[in-house]
Amino acid sequence: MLKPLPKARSSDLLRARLREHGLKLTHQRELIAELFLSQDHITVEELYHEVAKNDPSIGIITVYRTLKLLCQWDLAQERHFGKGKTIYDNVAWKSHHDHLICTKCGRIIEFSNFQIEKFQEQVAGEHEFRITFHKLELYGMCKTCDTHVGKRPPRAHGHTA
Amino acid sequence: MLKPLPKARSSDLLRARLREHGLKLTHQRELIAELFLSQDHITVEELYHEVAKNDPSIGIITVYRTLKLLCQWDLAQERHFGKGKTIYDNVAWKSHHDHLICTKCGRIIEFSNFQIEKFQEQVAGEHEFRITFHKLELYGMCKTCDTHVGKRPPRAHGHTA
DNA sequence: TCTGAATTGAAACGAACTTTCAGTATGTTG
DNA sequence: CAACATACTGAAAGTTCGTTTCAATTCAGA
Repeated sequence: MLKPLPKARSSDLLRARLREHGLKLTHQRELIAELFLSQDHITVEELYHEVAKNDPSIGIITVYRTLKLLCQWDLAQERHFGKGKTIYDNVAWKSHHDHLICTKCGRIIEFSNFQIEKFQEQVAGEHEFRITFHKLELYGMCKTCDTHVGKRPPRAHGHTA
Repeated sequence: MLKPLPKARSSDLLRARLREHGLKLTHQRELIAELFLSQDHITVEELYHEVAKNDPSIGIITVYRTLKLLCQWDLAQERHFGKGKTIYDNVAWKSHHDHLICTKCGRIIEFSNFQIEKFQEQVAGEHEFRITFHKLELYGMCKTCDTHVGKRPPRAHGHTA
């Protein structure tokens, strides 16, 4: 489920940030951060379950707190699709991007488009507004779900990846 | 605070929808809908306070329920800017639009831009995705707040209007 | 006016966090 | 390496925003 991505580097990143802020490196933080930084996006609940596989003694409270720290350091970003749970985006090695969200299977595709951002700036200019960040979410159906409409629902295909 | 907009028409709209669905016209629904339909966007809390000015006996629960009905009938739309309270958009006489949100004073400006929507379709096509709806939110500072950065904060200027 | 179904308000409930607090782990200093 | 000041942790209680339950009330058609 979780990709074996930059392992050494993710713990380096964590250590560096902790040191910068005079915070302590605990094994809880180490585990939570490593698991978080080796995937794309995840909810607190999901991450908590992953963490529990390795160390069931860690509470979900600590997962909340650690994710909040990662957000402060721009290693994570909160997302609120619809009104449900918060999704935390791993942005440690990624630049800004927007999302396509399949309303049927929950699949999330990341993209970025220069033209769109250009016109956003234009709109902002027309309203004498200075943009600091933006969110663009395109909801609809991915190809797999779309071709299965009315038929038997497709088998799960990458809900979280 | 609340604009004296289409009054007769808003109650007609309500009556029509209630009748269509075999629901009853209560004075609570009438008041809540009229107040809601005479402004642009509002939170449950705010609308509840407006309602209370006219009839303090109406509970916030009924405001929740009535807004939910209006949403079902496409007279209102839920918005979730950031993680805070839900904002209900009056869309009774409006077509789709997106938002500029001032992170300082909370002011919300509506806009729509054909070019952006065109490129959204292009992106979707590239990912074999069929868009059913989208959300675009541009966060930043409105002119008033921007020119007051570092100085005394500006007086309130249209937070909700 | 009668009557049954829809509606209402209060209160309990629920989900998703957040805060509080006493015990514990960490890293630094000597 | 031991001591110590602090940061950190988990559990439980508390918030916030919203939903469900339920007895009492209101509405609208006959």
